[in-house]
Amino acid sequence: MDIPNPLGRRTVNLRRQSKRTYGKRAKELVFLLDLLKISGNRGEVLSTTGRLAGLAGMSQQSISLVLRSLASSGFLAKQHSKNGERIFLTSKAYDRIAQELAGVSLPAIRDHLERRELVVTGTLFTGKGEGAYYVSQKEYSRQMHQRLGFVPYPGTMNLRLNGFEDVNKILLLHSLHPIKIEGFTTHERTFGDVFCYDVEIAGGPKIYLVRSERTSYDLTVVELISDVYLRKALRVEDGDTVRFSFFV
Amino acid sequence: MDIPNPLGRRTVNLRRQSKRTYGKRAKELVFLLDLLKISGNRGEVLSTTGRLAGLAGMSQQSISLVLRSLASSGFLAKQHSKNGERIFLTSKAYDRIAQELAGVSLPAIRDHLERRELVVTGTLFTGKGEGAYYVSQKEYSRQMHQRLGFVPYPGTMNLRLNGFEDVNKILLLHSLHPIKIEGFTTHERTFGDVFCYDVEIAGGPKIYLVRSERTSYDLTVVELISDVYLRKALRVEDGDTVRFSFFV
DNA sequence: ATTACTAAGTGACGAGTAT
DNA sequence: TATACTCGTCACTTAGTAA
Repeated sequence: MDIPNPLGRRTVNLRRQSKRTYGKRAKELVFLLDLLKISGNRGEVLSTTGRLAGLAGMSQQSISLVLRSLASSGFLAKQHSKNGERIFLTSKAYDRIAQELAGVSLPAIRDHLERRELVVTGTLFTGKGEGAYYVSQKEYSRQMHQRLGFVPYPGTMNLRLNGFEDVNKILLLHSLHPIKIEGFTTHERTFGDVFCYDVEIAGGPKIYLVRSERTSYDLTVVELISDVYLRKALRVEDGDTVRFSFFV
Repeated sequence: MDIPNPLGRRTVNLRRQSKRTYGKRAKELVFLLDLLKISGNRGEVLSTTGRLAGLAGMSQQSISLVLRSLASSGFLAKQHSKNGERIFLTSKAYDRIAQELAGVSLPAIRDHLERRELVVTGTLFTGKGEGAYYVSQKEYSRQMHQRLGFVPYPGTMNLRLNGFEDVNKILLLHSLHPIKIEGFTTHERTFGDVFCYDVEIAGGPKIYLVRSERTSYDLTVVELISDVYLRKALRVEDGDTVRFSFFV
């Protein structure tokens, strides 16, 4: 009791946990957010560590490490399957995200947005021909002619996005002014709504990014349409990098 | 033209920018978010690097570095003043945040929240007596008696939060079920609404966290009230660490 | 008081490789 | 194929100190 701690403090300068905590917290949070986003807010992702590595711009080893670390912290559950891992966000992950995002006001952010061009980069690949099937539907084609100003070439150009930042930009695009093509029903089946977004390729023909309401959601893939055969017009082939842009 | 690149790719495996990009992106984003949050979404913070260091759990030097790096990337503007720096988020920062948050659905997150206890840690300090002034107002006191079940001791216990994570938790608390104490007007001045949040201290008396609608917003400080003199009841003094909790 | 530079320590990252 | 381990490297952090 004599000569107590000179400042009368019980806990002096309570040093935060360990070192490098902030970077760790940040990486954890952003990774969880990225997973949530590419899952389309469903909180369930089926992917390989290699693929995630590509998106994150990290090595496969590091992704493996990150996933295991997040899993052991209880933020996610993994299920090993032969072609990748199935990853589930736990409610602890949602808690974490909710905590971090609690104080940010989305409207306040929107108020400060500047109009500017966002550039997205993707790698061209050949899809399963679904795009062509859809775009060829007379009713879609008719409405597109009316709303977009051209009859679409019967096929879409598929790009696989190269990083989470590109995925983010696409998600931002999704939140913007789409041109809605109404779904319809034939005697065979029902076709859902399709959303078209005004994007552009420097020096290329007029294009739109199309997104089907109910496509088997892979948010890391985008489809572009035009009135011409884009691969030819742009002289690109599978594996080539294609850049397009839009304004926020 | 002969023997072209074997895979027919123009850009093979487009390696992401440089190394360690992800961690950097994450830290940048989270730091911007943290600044936005402690500014109460105003995008303007007046603080010293040392104080931010405390909140972030990093050294003063690192904060200095981070701030300069963010400034040179155009995410924020700094104004040096004799007692700290005034930091402004630029619209580029808002763009960045908007981009990252574009694809996350807040309702989807809330759906997955688990009910659990959040513990907040703060350091006791002596305020300017404003809390006492407010709580002593008859009208506040009367309403508190009615709504909270006790007549508040004429004084508040001020805690300075020790880290961004605690700030986040408080912001989450703010988004919850407050008990609203109506503002009123005397012949002298107008008193704004006050919000009370149900929190608890293990082994201590019933307490509420109070937040004035119009307090000179320092989100890193919280005020607690009870019907007794809390410093005595809890046997704590300036500089001591106090822990309280609430349920999400 | 502040913020910022330098130098040194260490923890994160990825290449190689095992499974 | 897939994920995960080892280990050398280097980028980030901080202590010390200058401004």
